[in-house]
Amino acid sequence: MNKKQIQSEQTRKKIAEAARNLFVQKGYKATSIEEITAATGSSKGNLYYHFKSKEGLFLYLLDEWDREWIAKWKEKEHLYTTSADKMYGFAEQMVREDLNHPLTKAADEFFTGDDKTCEVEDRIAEMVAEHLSFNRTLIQQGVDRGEFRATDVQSLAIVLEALVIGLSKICPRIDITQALDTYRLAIQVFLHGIAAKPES
Amino acid sequence: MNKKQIQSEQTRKKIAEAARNLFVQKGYKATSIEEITAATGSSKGNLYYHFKSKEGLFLYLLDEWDREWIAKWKEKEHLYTTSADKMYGFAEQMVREDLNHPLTKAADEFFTGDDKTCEVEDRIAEMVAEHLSFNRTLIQQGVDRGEFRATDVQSLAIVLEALVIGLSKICPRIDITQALDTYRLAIQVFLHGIAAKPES
DNA sequence: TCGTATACTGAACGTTCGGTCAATATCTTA
DNA sequence: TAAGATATTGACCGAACGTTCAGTATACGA
Repeated sequence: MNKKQIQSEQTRKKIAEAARNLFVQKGYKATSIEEITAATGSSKGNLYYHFKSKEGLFLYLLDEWDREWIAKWKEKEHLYTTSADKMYGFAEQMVREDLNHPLTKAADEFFTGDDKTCEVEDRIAEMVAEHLSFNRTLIQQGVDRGEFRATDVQSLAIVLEALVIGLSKICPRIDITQALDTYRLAIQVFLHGIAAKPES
Repeated sequence: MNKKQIQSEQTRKKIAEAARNLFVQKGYKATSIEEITAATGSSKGNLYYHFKSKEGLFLYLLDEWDREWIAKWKEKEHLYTTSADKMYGFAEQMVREDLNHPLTKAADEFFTGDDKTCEVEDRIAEMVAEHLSFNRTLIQQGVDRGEFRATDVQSLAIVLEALVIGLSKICPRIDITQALDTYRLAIQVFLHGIAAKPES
């Protein structure tokens, strides 16, 4: 690789990192291109040389994020024996990686934003589908192992996703140890419910 | 009341209603003051005569919304005998009143928006607190009746809130009957869990 | 060494939008 | 009916923001 190409790659990363930090702190809309360039030291035009648009930049970060998340999960997944353990592990990674993760807040804001390109809509749909698929696998494994009873794994995957999304929206207000507790409790409820007697 | 005061009241309502419709359709940010005034037939300045700001207008609508919701709940609450029934009823009202409710999307966007006044922050905190209090009561009743087992009602209230928030974020993509099913399933899971064996 | 592709600059643009204000109309009250 | 309170108008302001582009610098290949 050229000296020039390396340099270029570095600026690209630098921009991405600065953008990531700002999106984390301030959200998507509140972060202006100007601020990002100010944080990198490079110029507006340069950002647009490396990234198609603000949306494109954000989408790039989302991809990066997803890849890292999956990689981290793959690392840990085999450590858990039971499916229930896996669930708690899943919750823990959610808290540790996502709750403080740069992009959670921004992503959420981005998703609910008004001005979405078709490309973005598609990408979002894709990400949701991936999540559901992940959850489905998680639950299905438990069912196969005889740990969980479930007639409709797909619907349960949706419920789990809802739970996780909701938690991520509520928990930023509290500190991490409380968040961990809340997530654990949520998974516990998901597994055992709160009814005094087992279902008839 | 004066003829003038009545007229004034009417314009106020008219503006509120137009704003509500637009916020529903387009979300908070995407709805401009100009559009609202165009929909009412009155002027920009007049809107600012009746409402302090766009935020203020939206806050007013939120209040209205909450009041209506509570009123509707009070109407139905006594129809349910067991606490479990109440839970399902709660879920049903959520779907019927909020899922398609004008302001759900806008409110969500508004909450995650960047430019919040202190006043708004406070109002949001207040609303969250109210919701949690509502949930707490719901769960506590079940505990008192011996239907639910719970050591930490407050935390469970948070988990329930998370579930509801998450569901409301996922379900708009699907039609109402499916949404009802999903909500019911979620409550069922909340009550009974998915583990094969009862908790040790 | 020179031409060229690549990397980078930053001023300027166009647009959007919330909010203001001086002027005006309308109604109330004394 | 005159004075004053109340309601309404809409042109205008200023700031923010994403994006563009004509131009400059730098490193590479020949």
